[in-house]
Amino acid sequence: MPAGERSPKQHFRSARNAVITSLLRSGELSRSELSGITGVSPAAITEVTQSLLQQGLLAEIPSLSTNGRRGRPIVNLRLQASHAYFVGISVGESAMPMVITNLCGEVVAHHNLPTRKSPGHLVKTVQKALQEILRAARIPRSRIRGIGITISGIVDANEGICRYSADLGWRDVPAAQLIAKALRIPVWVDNDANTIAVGEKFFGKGRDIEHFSSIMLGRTIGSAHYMHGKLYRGHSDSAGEIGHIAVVPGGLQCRCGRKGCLDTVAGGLALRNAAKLSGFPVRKTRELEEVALHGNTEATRLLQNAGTCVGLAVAALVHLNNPQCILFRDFEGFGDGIFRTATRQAIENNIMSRYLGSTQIIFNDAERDLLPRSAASIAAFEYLNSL
Amino acid sequence: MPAGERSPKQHFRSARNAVITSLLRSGELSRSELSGITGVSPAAITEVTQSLLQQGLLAEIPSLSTNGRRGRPIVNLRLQASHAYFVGISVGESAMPMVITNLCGEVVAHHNLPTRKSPGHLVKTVQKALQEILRAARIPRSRIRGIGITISGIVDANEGICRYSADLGWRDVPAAQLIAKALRIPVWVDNDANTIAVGEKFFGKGRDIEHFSSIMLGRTIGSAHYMHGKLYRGHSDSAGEIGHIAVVPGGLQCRCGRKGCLDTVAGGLALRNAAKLSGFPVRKTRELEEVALHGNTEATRLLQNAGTCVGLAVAALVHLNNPQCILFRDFEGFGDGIFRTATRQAIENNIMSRYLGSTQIIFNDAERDLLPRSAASIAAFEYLNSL
DNA sequence: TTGGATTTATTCAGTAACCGAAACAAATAG
DNA sequence: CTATTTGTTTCGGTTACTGAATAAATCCAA
Repeated sequence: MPAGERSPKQHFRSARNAVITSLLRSGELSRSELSGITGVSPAAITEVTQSLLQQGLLAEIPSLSTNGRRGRPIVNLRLQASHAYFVGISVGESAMPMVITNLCGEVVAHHNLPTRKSPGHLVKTVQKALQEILRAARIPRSRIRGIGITISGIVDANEGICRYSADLGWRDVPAAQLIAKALRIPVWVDNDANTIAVGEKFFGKGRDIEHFSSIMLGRTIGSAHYMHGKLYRGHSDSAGEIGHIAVVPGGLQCRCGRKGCLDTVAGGLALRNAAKLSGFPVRKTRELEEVALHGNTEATRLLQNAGTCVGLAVAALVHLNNPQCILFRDFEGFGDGIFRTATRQAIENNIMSRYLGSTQIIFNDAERDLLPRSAASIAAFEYLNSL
Repeated sequence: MPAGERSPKQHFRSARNAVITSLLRSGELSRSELSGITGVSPAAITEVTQSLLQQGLLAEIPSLSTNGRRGRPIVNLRLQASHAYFVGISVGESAMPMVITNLCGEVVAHHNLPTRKSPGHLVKTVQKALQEILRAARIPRSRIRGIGITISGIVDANEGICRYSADLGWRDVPAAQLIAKALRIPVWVDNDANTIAVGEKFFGKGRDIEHFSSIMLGRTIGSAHYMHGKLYRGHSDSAGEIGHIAVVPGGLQCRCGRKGCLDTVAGGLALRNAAKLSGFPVRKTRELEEVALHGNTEATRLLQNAGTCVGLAVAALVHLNNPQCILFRDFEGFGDGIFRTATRQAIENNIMSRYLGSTQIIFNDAERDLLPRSAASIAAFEYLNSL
């Protein structure tokens, strides 16, 4: 900032967009509140909201009680949830959940796709399932404005191609195109870590935060960054690979070809493997926490080591990117246990004191439909951005 | 990207800005070339360039030779270097270099300020030096459009305040305001790592790169990130603190209060300290490379260890942020020696193979006026952005 | 009960910053 | 000298705003 100069008029890239994001954040707002929040002139707000009302994207809520306030009564506005619906699908897990969400990101229908893994099968099963769901939920097909798909693996989101997925055995599958052609609905594809981050931005804790990193604790560990309010993908769409930061010199072999990656000590898959090798096989990582709690010192050690390594990597992330917030999503059921405590401690012990007050660390369990719901929110964002 | 949809028309935030940045990059361009590069219509290019010509910011260069091409001859445009000048000052080193640059970022005058460290003295010496330089270089004072100051320490660039500088003994010094008030010229202040990055963007290797990280190898180690073409400062202005990533568990005490930070094994200050403790004191880090080259194994070990640690930290940075390019600036005179080799090797050994082809690692020595020149470019950017 | 006072929303005229199409300009090849 | 080629400008129209005046709907106080 120059010392002694007028603040340049903040110019939103579009008043329309500002209105929509504000309503998404706050739920209900009057026109004058919108003007205040966005900095857009009342005149423009009137114009924009009128057009959105006509399109059926907004609804007016006349305030019933005047609440003893004087002046012209407020007319609140909100997004018309039923104006648009989105499909979200998560492929690549053992299950293949699919949901329909409304414009506000609420799940209105849930379905489990049969787990046939060929792209051709996927197209057909999605097509069939969608028809059934729409009939059951009485949603007109024309209201489906987009489909979001999340794939665990390497995804070229720009081209809509799954470059490689170990889980699915896919290589260079143009998933978006395949499904878009079959269903004649716009399709977006992204990897799981980015998808989760988009979900945090749309309906999660990231809604009001400009700079945050989202970290997915699953079979492997992934992350994604929101910076300046938008998802940062990196130069070649490969940002956020926190799971492959080297944390143990000469450690275990990783699927990526190198050794000692964070994934090899803190990924759910690796933890269960280690438990098996130590003689107490577990089916879910949650059981590992339970075993540790019952006095198994090796289990405790594994979890502490995992948490410490995650904490170290996150501490590096904090130093490099100084996010306002780290949003963990626990897909493994660690719960509020040894792992989480070790992680939190390792972060706090390894960041400079001046970050301590300004960096929120938030752990959240991944509720059942989080992945497909987040996938749907990719489509929702794109729809809203396209007018 | 949706599968099957029109690509939305790329909209530069301002044609004026697009023209300026294109000319900054390419030096000389015709109007039609500008239209092609920026995607702005010829009509708009005419209007914008006309207004810039009138303001004296641009100059026309009629092509002397027609080069046998048919058609109307090209009239090239370039920035009028003498239209605007900027002051750049680096405070906090042992020396306090100050330069004047023109609009194109070329240094037109150099001066060494006396190293009195109180803010009050700084203001007075800058004032005096500026007067002399302007007279000597015959630059009218009105052409000085801004002053950029780089301070090694913690800087609140937004408020123009130096929060803390160990070198200077400053705490909460409103440097920008002090100087702006005294000289009546807009002043910007930033820390050294950010300043270097801005310089890379203005006149260095970062000109054409959307996402890059700049790493300063000096008495300590700092970094800064350009993302989406703009400097990313983080939530609380503290991004880029790569020097304080923990790399040696339970390592040496760092000035930041914790132990084993990258700075403690790879910062120039730490390296010279370690050399002294090992019984071969050196005055410059360059000598350490020389000593190592002459067979001192301890020196070799120190440098290799330092390089490896830097490489590890940078590898983490690559995984997290996937920049197109890492731009090292060597202020310590390592040169193309053991340190650099170890760094490069550690990076290559610790990033996933898919980054290898898409991540450029570039080492550059820091030429004499790099810091003040970069500081001036902060002011230049701000001036150009303000129209 | 009637005329402010007050607050919210709309209308209207005006402007900056573009774009597309067409016109215009200046050179050269033939 | 004319057609061709390429670069630049002009012109009319659009979009997305802003500021100021105005309308609308309520409360309050004389």
